[in-house]
Order: sequence, then C-alpha cells, then structure tokens
Amino acid sequence: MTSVPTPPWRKSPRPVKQQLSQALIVETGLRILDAEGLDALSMRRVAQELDTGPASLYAHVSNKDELLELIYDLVLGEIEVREPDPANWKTQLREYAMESHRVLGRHADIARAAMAAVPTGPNALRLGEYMMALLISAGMDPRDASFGVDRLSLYIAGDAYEGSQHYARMRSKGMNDRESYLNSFVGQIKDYYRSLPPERFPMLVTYVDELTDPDGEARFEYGLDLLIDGMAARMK
Amino acid sequence: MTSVPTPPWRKSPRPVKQQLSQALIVETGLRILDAEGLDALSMRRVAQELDTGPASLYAHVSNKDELLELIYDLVLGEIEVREPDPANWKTQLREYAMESHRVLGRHADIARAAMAAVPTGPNALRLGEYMMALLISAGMDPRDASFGVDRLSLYIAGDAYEGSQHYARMRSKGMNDRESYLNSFVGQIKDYYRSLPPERFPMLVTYVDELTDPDGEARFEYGLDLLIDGMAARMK
DNA sequence: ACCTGAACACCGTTCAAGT
DNA sequence: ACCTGAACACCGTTCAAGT
Repeated sequence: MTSVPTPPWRKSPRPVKQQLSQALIVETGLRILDAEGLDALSMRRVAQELDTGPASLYAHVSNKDELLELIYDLVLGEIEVREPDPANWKTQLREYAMESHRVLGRHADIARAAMAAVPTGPNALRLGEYMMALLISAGMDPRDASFGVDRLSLYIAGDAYEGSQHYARMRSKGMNDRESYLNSFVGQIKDYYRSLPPERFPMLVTYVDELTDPDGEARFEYGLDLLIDGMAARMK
Repeated sequence: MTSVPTPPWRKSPRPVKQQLSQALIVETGLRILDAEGLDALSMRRVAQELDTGPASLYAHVSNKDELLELIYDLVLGEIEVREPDPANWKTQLREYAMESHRVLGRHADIARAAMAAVPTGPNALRLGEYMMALLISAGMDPRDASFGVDRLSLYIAGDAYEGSQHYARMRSKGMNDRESYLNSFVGQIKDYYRSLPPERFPMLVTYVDELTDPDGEARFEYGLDLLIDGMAARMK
C-alpha cells in the first residue's frame, strides 16, 4: 500500500490529532515519571502532554492504578535474561537481581508500583518463568523455589523503593546532584547520632560510621547475598 | 491543686475547644489510618476530626510527611524489647522481627512510612540501639551488624508494605473479611496462571499452587530465616 | 467506539488577619 | 504563640453529550 503526502492546501484547518492508544498513554506516563517523579504523574498531566482532557484517558485505562501497573510492566521489559544455566544458578540469579535492581533504579519512582503489583503483566510473567526455570532446573524443591523467587523479588523492589524515597527527598529540596545530596544528608544523620546521649545510645554513638555507610550499592549486594546464600543452604 | 467544677451559668456560650497539640494531632492521625486507611488520612480529615481547619495543624507539624513520620514512630512505640541475651541472639532477633512485623501489621497502612523513614524518631532509635546491642554483644563484626540491621529492617517493612497493599485492594473492593478476600484473590491468580500457554510458561503452569500459596505468615518467616541464617553464617 | 467539557468531591499548603 | 477563613493550584473520576 503506497501512500502519497496530502497536499498542503488540502490540510484540515487544525493539524490532525495523534490517535490516543493505551501504548501511547503508558509511554507518556513513563516519560513523565522519569523526568518529574511520581508526584508529577497524574492523569491530568498525562492528558495535558497528549493534548487532551483527562476524561479521554479512561477509554484506554480503567484508572490510575492500572496505568501504574502498565508502566511497571513496560519497565520490566528492559530486563534482559539469558538461557538458564543450572550449573551456575547462584551467579545467574545474582546477576538477574543486579540487573533488575539497575533497571528499577533507572526509573526510580516506579518502585512503588513494583511493591504493589501482582505479577500478571507479560514481562512479569516472563521474568517469573525465567527465575523458576533457573531454580527448578538447578534441582531446587518447588516450594523453596517459589518462596525464594517471591522473597527475592520483594527484596529487590523494597530496596529500589527505599532508594526512590531518597531521590524524591532530593528533588523536593531542589537539589540535582545525587552525590552532594547524599553527602549532606548522611552528614546530618551522622551529626544527629553523634549528638545523642552516649549512656542511653552507646551503640548508635559508637558505630555511627558503620550505620550511616552511604554506599547503597554495597548494602543491596550485602542483603542479596544473605538471601542467595540462604537459598543455597536449602538446596541440597 | 484542687479544682472545683465551674457552675453551669458561668459556662462560656460555646464549649471550650480542646487545645490542639502535636500529640493530639498524631494520635488522631493514627486513629484515622487504622480505621479508614492511608487514602483517607489527609490533613483536612485530621483537622475535621479535631473540629478545626486544616491550616491550624501547621502550627504543630510542618507538613504531611512529618505527620506520617510522627505516626510511624508512635506505632514503633508498641514494639517491646527485652534485655539482649547474646547466647540466644538468633532466636531473640527472630522474635524481634516477628514482633515488629505483627505491630506493623496491626497498623497496616503505616508500612509505607516505614519504608520512607530515616530512623531518627525516639522509638526508631530505641529499637536500633537494641538490635545493635544484641548483635555486637553476640560478637558480630560492627559492619556486619549494621548492614544486617539495615537489611532486616528493610525486609520487615517491605513485607508489611506489601501486605498493606492487599489490605487496601480489599477495602477498595468493599470487602471486609480478610479470609474470603484472600481466597477469591488467590483463586483469580490461580485461574489466570492455569490459563497461560503451557509451552511458553511451563514453570508457572506447573507450579501454580506453590507460587500462589496464600500463607503470608509462612512467606514472611521463610525470608526472615534466609536472612538470619545468612547473618549467622557471617558470624564466626 | 472514542473523545470531550463540565462538574463533583476532594487534596496540601500559604497567607493575611485575628486573638 | 496559636488559630482561622479564604484562597491557590492542584487531584481522580463520572457523566451526559457529541462525533
């Protein structure tokens, strides 16, 4: 089917509006989420971006919660997964967790939807299938595999959500540089802990530095390894 | 100081309004949260309950986030803690986690604040001090103890938050019975997984029952033991 | 079937004014 | 110092009406 450009004198008086569609709405939502955060993502804001009224969206998504779930599954689509390799299940599971965490981190504010979501979107299914295949093929008991997958997913989403809170706090303070924010924030906590009465809070005062270690990545991996080691111990 | 009742004819035309105070506002907030959920907790709703306008609250709390943090610390006050017993650190840490989880579960919708909060409230400090004292006295390395406390707290809050989402979904569906909701909900997921193409999702189809086990308590304890076992392995 | 404008019943927060 | 009414700049969702 060849198409020919409409000659300018035949153009309708106002440019033809781009057709609405669920995909378009979801993509627009994600763009707003990434650029301006969860607080800025409203039905009205999405509608405005698409040059229409908020009521128009309801022909394509049933409400805001559903929109959030759809955006979440779109984000999950970025997580890539390789062929399960049973012999190296531990490192592969770890890599999967790291990759998921990275992807959620790139779209910080989606993490809240991650915690609320029931895994029914196409990408959630794909990833669930992958994790189960990896663990079952490695010989794990189905119940251990199911619970392990569930707890690991919760942990990944939980950490990402916590991270997104920091990000939101930073934005609300009008700061832009992640590093300088983290330093000033951790500095404040440190000062506060150090000012505590040492006879009442000897531990907090003594171990300020350990307790306020700002390396979020190290904390995530630490907990991840606690979980994976525990799963390995239940393997044989 | 003895006080005598004011005679009825001296009463002011309208009854004297109960004095506002931060404590009163926070308690009122918690009451609304427990009875009607996070969505119902608004500055306006709290003000209405206290028979005043929303603007009046801002003399006692600087904004809604602060109110949420204060409510959260009030909830943490319900968590009781015993003298650290280094010899039984594992069971004591486990009991602490279970107790925290129970308390957060009683006030389901506070869990979101739990994930966002920086531990600076009096009760957060008390509990942090307790966990650190328990682990350090048991001989754990300070960094392992700090990270362990941090990851365990995240896990507890994360699971409670996930639970609160189910609770909210139930409320939004107008249901009241926790059990019957869970059954119908899990039933839907089961049906959906079973309807999936088995050649594309063999694992999800085969292990539906394990994957949709509705026993939230068992899932929580499973992940808790993964974490605590991992911590124990890093102990010696 | 899809889109719209207008309306309903809400929000958090600020600010000048009162006591 | 504390409280207030009124206002500002928003929300999500519904609904009758249009095409």
